[in-house]
Amino acid sequence: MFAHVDINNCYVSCERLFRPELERRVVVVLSNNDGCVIARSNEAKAIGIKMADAEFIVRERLKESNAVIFSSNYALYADMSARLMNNLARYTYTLMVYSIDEAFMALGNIKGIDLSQHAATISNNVFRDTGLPITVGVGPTLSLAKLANKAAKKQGRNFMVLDTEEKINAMVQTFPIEDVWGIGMAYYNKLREINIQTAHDFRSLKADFVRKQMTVQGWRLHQELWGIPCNVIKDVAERSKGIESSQSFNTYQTTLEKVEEAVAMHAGTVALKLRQQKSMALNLTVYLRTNKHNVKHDQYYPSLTVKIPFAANSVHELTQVCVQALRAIWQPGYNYLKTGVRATGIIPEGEVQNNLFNEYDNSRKQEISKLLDQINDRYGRGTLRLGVEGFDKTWKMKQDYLSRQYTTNWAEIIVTR
DNA sequence: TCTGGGGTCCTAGGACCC
DNA sequence: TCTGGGGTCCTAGGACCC
Repeated sequence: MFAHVDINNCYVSCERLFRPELERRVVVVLSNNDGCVIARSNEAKAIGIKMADAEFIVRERLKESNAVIFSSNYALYADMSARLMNNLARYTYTLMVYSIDEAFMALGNIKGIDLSQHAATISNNVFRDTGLPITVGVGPTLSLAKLANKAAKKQGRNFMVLDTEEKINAMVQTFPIEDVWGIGMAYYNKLREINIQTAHDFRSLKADFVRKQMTVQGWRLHQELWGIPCNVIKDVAERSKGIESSQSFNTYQTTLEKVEEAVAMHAGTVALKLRQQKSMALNLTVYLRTNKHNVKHDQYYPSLTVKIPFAANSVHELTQVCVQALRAIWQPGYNYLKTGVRATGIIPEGEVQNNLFNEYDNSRKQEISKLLDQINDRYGRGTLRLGVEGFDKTWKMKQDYLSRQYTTNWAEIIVTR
């Protein structure tokens, strides 16, 4: 059996923990750039605020409800997430961290254990020890554990156990297909056409029909809903396969110079992440985007992937390659909204292959990067950086409602206490 | 006027190999 | 009338997740 655990209204709960007077009020957290709503208190859900609603569309309604609005504060959420995961690790031998606010836990095959009591204990203890409200769903596959979690929330409970065929059968009967893990808009529309409305309807489809229509992933989901495990629970996070840094501009950009600054910053961020996880990259992709929502603008979505001859993770190398790639795809005359840098072909630092004809020596760049990291660790991100990143950063994102860094910044911690 | 920023996995099809 | 049959690797794009 497996448990799926997540934090209820995660980002809102993190903010409320340090502002307890916000209980029972409409609270929302906005995405980067304060663009759209990505977390809602139950009160916000009750007045009809939807996930990913654009801020400017719900602005009036939020105002009328005397809502409290926050910009995303990832330093705070990441720290609270670490506290949750440390706590959960006490209750399992295998903890799979699935996202910032979710984890799967192996519960084993122990006869006689009262799963309901166990789930309730986890939920209550985590709340007592971290202040975070969580929900626990238990089932024989990861998909059913996830489904149990969602079902618990719908019933206003903090845990649910689906440990018998009868309970599973009863639950899938009414469970909406669009709420099933792995069913997004495209599959939902497809399934609706053939009148599939519940998880039970989907289960009743023939397995090879599902395989044909929804690839092997749909087939695995189908199996899991019948209680046959296809997803494996894994302990340690594997090395990521891609590392990306990207961001929308706060206003349209039309000059190469400004976009170069942004690309250089993203290249620096990706290089830092690579070094932090002791990896190097062989491929770098730079892309540009215009605003797809603006039908009056000409659209342009170029991207270029560059294979570099030797794996790299220094800010110099990445920035140089990425800025060159940007110049190659740059076309004047468009209103650019977003740019990003992605590294793929990621290999461990220690396993970098030397080319037979390799006269290339990057030891100096490595030393410079190390020094850069040390200085920035001590004096703060961006204290030392390449000049090409620019100084005024006029394209930087909007964060009008940012809360304090209660748990990660010493000055704030003292104020909070 | 204003609509996020990360990730994952899978498939089809092209390029290339012998 | 005839036009091979395997492979591998890579990439773009689509689908999904939070």
